Amino acid sequence: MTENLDATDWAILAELQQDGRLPLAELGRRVNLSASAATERVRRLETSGVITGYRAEVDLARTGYAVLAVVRLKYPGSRHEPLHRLLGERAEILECLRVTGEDCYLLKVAAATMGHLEGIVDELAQLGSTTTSIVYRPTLPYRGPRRPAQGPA
Amino acid sequence: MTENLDATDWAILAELQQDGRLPLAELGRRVNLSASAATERVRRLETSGVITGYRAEVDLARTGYAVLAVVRLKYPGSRHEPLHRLLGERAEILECLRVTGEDCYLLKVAAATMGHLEGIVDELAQLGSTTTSIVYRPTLPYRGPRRPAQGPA
DNA sequence: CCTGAAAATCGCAGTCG
DNA sequence: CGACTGCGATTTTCAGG
Repeated sequence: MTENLDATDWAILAELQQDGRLPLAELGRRVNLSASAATERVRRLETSGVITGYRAEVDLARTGYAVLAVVRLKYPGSRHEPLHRLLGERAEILECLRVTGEDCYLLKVAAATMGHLEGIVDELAQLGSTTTSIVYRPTLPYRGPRRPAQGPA
Repeated sequence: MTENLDATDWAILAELQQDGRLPLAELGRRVNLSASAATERVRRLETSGVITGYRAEVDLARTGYAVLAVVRLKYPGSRHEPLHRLLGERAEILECLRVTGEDCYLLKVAAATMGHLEGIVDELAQLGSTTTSIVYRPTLPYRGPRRPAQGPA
């Protein structure tokens, strides 16, 4: 499950996490590789599943989603099926993590207004008990995994 | 703060969120625009702050981070400064949301092992009381904002 | 927003260490 | 086996309509 990544692989991951559209030739320059070698490396990272895709990052507020909330969902027994149905229907649910502990799921929800959020939380509340927190702001810009200090050379 | 996005803009955002490396010429084909018009649209979305960047998505497990956890942090008064210091030092903290409610912050933490996670939680516990949940798995693949049903034509 | 050109890049050969 | 070179196709970019 865990690939062996050398320092160059980590450098490539760092560059592509910072700018996913970086041309492969420029990427090669930055990590001291020829364009074809860089291409080969990137392709290996993609096919081995280390890089799972490339995404444009979109500002929620500027696209009309002024409210971001975290909803914790707890319910007895297994109401998984109706939850999955909701995930398919409500595009406002951006993230859904199944977690250990008192709660079953942790959801990240984007809404246009507080009223909009209220409607979504109402739907979730039909499945179990919810605890909703509004996000003031994301404190960190963005971060993916980086090379561990004790990693291989 | 909120930009006016038409159907074409939303189509572009959908494509680029699904594949951030999509060539602009191909993007134009998919949304029925010439390459130059598509480029112009994308550039407008970038400069207006709707698109904040492009990121390669990296698989945590395959890069040696087998454990993903959510840590809720609560503390009295304002211990913001030491937390920000920790955010700068510990790259394992991938996300940090300041939220309303009983907890102050919600953190997403990636660790190599349970022991590794324990060390990070210990550091966080010096700031206040923590509640840690291990993530079984992300239930949703990925999602960014999409065009609302009641959006403009 | 489209057309059409030059410049850069991408992708795939074949080749070397 | 991993990395470098060369060539054709595609893309990018910028002019003008």
